Amino acid sequence: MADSGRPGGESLLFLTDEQLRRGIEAMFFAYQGFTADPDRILAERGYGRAHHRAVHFINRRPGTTVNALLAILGVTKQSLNRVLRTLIEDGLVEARVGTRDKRERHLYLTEAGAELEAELSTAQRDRMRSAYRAAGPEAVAGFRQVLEAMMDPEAMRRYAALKDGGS
Amino acid sequence: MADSGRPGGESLLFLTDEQLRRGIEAMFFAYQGFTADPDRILAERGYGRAHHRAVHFINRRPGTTVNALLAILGVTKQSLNRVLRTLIEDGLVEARVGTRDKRERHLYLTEAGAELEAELSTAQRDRMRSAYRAAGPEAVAGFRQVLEAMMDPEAMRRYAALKDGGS
DNA sequence: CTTGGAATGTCAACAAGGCTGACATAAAAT
DNA sequence: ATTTTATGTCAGCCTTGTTGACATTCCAAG
Repeated sequence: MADSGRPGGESLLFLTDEQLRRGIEAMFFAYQGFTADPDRILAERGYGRAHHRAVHFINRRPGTTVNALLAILGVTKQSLNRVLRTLIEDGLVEARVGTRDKRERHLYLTEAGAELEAELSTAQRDRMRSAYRAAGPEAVAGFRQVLEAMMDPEAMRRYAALKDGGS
Repeated sequence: MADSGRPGGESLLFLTDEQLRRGIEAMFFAYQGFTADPDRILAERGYGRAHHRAVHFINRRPGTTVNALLAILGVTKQSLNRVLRTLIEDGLVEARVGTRDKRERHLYLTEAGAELEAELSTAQRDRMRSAYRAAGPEAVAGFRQVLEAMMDPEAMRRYAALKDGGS
């Protein structure tokens, strides 16, 4: 409505509502695909996406505390705690009481936890890899640029911190 | 591990596990941003993402049947029905008995429903638009290509059907 | 040293929204 | 007349989000 019939207007992009809507729907359906393989693996073991996220980020930053994990995931500590409890009970995650600060719990994957992580990670990377290969290298760069521009500023910060292992 | 130190190997892309992992994490954080604005609007009214999806696709294909909506959303009828019931009770959606086939319920947004849809849609398009503008036209093309390659074949079909208004 | 607050994490209870299974009804198809 | 299809409903389960209450630990101010 606002952009009707303006070939070279104020911006370089000709963004109709229809185009934007397609982008929105593509995001919706792609995310379904993105989570489909892990969801299957998790369901076999009686886990859900929350377990996946916890295992993923513990693998990414071994020894991280519950609080740090909360900040990354953006959920309440109570919600995360439930997931962590089952993972610890099932022997996939180990929580070590902090030496300097005994209030903190430092989280590590056990061997079994690392196995699950690898299984999930491999499945998801395989799909990401074929999508990348199908789309080509330039598309990959664009993909990442748009995703980063779509993040909330705080999420962007968390994402960047993971990139360069910043503590 | 498998791709180590191979500048121009079998494929055009140099895809390290690390690069793929960043793509995975970008997808995760971007999806949080993607749903953040609608989630806020919905929460004010006591709705959730399920209501958003229903309203979105009813708006997209007015007169669609319950069954068709189920196929698009990929949920069970019980789950969708709960959401539809509240939307109908609240006067956002109207379900008309089919004329040709009286078993079918054709779904339409009421004026109030269209208002909510517009509010959600505008918020989400605004974010998509700024992401597109920030990333540039070539990035947008790549973004869409990768997303489409990431979909499940069935999701891809549903997406394509929405694109070209195929009945 | 004691006391009070802040930080960290746990337990309990509730709600949303997925799921399955069973069943009812109306209408279409055979 | 019988079967299949489309839809709705009830009951119950699970995951995963929420808030509230509470325990533990640390630290700093008195």
